[in-house]
Amino acid sequence: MSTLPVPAKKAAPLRSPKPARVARSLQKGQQTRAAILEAALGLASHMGLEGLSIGALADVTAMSKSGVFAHFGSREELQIAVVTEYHAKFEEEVFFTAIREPRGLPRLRAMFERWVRRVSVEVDSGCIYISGAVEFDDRPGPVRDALVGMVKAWHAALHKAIVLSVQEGHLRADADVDQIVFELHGLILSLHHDARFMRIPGALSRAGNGFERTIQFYATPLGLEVDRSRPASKNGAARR
Amino acid sequence: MSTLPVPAKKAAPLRSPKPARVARSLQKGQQTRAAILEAALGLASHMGLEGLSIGALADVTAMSKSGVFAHFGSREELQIAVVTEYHAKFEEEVFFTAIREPRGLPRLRAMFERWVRRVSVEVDSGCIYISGAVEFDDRPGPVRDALVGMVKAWHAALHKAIVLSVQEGHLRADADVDQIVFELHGLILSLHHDARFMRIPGALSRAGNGFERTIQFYATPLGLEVDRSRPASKNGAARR
DNA sequence: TGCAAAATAGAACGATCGTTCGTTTTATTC
DNA sequence: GAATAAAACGAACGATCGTTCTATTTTGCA
Repeated sequence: MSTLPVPAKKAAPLRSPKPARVARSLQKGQQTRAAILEAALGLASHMGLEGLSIGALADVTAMSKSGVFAHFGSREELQIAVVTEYHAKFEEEVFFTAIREPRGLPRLRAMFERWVRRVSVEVDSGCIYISGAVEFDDRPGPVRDALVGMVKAWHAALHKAIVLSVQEGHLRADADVDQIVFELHGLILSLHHDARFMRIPGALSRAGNGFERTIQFYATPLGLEVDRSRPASKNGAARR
Repeated sequence: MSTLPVPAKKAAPLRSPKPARVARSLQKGQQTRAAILEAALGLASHMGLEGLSIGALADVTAMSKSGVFAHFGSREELQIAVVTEYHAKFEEEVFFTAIREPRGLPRLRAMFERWVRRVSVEVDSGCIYISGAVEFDDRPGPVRDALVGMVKAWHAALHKAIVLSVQEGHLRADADVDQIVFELHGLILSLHHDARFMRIPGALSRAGNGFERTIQFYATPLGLEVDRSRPASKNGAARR
């Protein structure tokens, strides 16, 4: 519960098939492996998981191709490692900091805001969840499975936060939870599309506006209408 | 006005640089070119514009690589031809049929519904706009320019339909038009993501629900609240 | 300090990619 | 049907890809 219940493929998949002696301190190897992984994460953010090549990775890390290769055993396992690493960073930056907020709407809002921030930290650093979803939507295999599992885990976390918001009385009792997840994810996807592909400057505040408007809709108690006389652009206007 | 004002790169870019004699009837060449293009469209829907290879295209069309190649001059021009062809089909299936509906909300709703249908006609046929946006969001060049131009054209068409809805009194006078475009596009992107990548069955009705809810919000006259006591899932009820 | 194991380098492989070139087949026109 | 242009082929090129293999360097431990 404290961590997203991803299908959990051993956070650190040791490469050696038969460790004759139990390697205890494992220093240099895992150290450069981590450095390679970080470089791979940066490369994959730019060129996608499919655009990530071992040769380019060797250039960036000033190593030989075979040196890089040996740390992962195959390109596919490298891609899985990148996805797993991205998930860990996402968990850390978005989930673990938002979970500290009080349950209900504050926590949900924190999750969305940090999600937005994560998707658009740098103009030129794409979201691997999103690019991976497009690259692997028609390509079965372990990489796709890993991606789906992680997105499902994040969806489940959102689902839970919304349910708690209902229980706290911040959202309507009959609110369609999965529908809200669907719409919030759509706002993020639209943000990613407009900001990164279309280079539209106002996309960031659009996502915030959309969130507030959606919440406002589902927050209204049955038969009791809230004042919506202000234009929707008002409340989220000041942001950037 | 009758057609989406895309940057318009001559619908049929004749390959020959200097046609000594004006080829009048041009039969066989353009015919097989069209056949190749259709096959390329199908391939690109599955594997993306970057996954589209001339070798695979030659296999599908039972031609030689060089035979296929000669019709386009370069891979990049082939990609542009595919994007242009996709745009023409999109225009035909979505825009031209929806524009016949009466201006205002009926037309906007028709545009969205046909958009949804287009994105999820076949389970295994992705949208080239969406996959292209991810593949080329960090890769400048004529292919990216073509994609951006076409999406902009579609956004402009949506913008206009929404403005007309405001003028017809179907939407609030102070509705943020670009915000609505942003949110509707988000619903489509979420649909594509959930249906094609996550394989979630209920995604199609989710998009419809989201549209009705969004319209309902922006349709409300200032200070005059509509009855929202029914759950939002009512109108698109036949989910699944 | 010496030795075994881990880590890295380097070269080469087969495959595939887009592209070029010269030839041959097919289509069009007189 | 012959002349001419368009279309398609087939082979090859250079580049890059992931991967394998062996040799060399570096590291960790007794």
